[in-house]
Amino acid sequence: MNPDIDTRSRILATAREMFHGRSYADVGIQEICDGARVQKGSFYHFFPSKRDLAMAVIDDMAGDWAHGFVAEAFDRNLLPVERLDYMIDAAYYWQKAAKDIEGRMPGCLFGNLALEISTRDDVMRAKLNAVFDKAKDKFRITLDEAVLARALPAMDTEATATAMLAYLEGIILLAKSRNDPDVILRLGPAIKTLRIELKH
Amino acid sequence: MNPDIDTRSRILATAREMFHGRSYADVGIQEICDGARVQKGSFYHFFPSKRDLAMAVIDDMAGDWAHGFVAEAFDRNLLPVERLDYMIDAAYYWQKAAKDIEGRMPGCLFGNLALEISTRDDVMRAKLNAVFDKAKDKFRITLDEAVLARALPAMDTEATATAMLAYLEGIILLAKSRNDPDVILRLGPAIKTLRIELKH
DNA sequence: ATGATAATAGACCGGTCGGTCAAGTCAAGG
DNA sequence: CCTTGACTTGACCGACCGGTCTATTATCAT
Repeated sequence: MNPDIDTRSRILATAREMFHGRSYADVGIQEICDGARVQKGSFYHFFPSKRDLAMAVIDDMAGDWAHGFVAEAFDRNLLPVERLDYMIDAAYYWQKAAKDIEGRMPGCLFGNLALEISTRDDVMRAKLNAVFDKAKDKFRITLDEAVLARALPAMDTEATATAMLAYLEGIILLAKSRNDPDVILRLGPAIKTLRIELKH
Repeated sequence: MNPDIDTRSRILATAREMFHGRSYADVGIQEICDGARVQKGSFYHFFPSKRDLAMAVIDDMAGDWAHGFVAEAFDRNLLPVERLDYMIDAAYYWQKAAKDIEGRMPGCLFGNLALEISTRDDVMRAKLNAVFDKAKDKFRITLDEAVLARALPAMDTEATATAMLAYLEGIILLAKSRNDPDVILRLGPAIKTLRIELKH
């Protein structure tokens, strides 16, 4: 195993977990180094700054996310409605598992970072927007398909997809605040009731 | 004018603005003191710790909020649907005004703080939950009234009200990430399409 | 006027922050 | 064997963190 990649990915994984469970500002580089069993010098060999590390963490998580349960949820073999249900379920089980282990619901890393730093760092904000955009597109494609198959009436699929993403982030926010993953289960299914009409 | 209250409220107002526009961790006490033209000794005369200040800020904002546009939006003389529209409009204009002045959308202070600290401070988390609960109750009362007047079909008003609050927080989150208040205007009206049926 | 108390001033504390740097280890290529 | 360059080590930096402390000033009831 290449020790370069190993060290780098160890830093990345540790930082990701810590940023997700706490916050960007609350986690120090020394703490990340301790957690990853790495010295400061090695850290700065791989990452020019804490900020660059955070951006790498976003990329890393976005990659895992896109190839993980988002890919599963938006499987084209599933019916559109099933995809939405799958997405909600996946969010629930993920948060539930995290809470069972850590005792706390970490929420959505992207949402957390967006609220913490988007007023101070336009580059990271743009990065997070790209992630949100990708997720929105998954919703939109699903809706387009459903409309085309006459499973749903005509609507503004772009706006409705964005609304669904917002709702998903909103229920995760509220669930995190209550530290109760069940909130996702109870509120989640209503994502299917959201609809924004085409403007005419 | 009583100098006690004046100093205290100056600290409070400065901290509130800074916490809202940036984050809890990113704003230091020295910076707050400078902004409020107060010395550190005075600060610690009025607030035992930064954490206590933050809790006072939450109370302060919650008070202004409840007696301000939330009270206006949920005016019982308005039709239920009008109240929801008013709430969305108010959120939009507030964020728009803030962006026009500061260049950045601060988002919702409660949502921001909830995501930043609810994994680390259960007392503050409870305080934020209380604020969210009050907002949810405003929605629920509105829905109950609408259902009673046969303006809306029977539904789980408690769950739907929570869903509406989540959606509101979600669109503010997304709008903040895009630094674009218009997102609130475009997605907001769909809050009226949310519905969670009574379980039977 | 005096004594008690509230408020202000600002130096100071240990600790931690993100980040730098010189010195060294080590494996691959010539 | 020697050089090169990626990687690691850990001491070190100034700045700033939240918070403490002593001294001083302003306010007020007696």
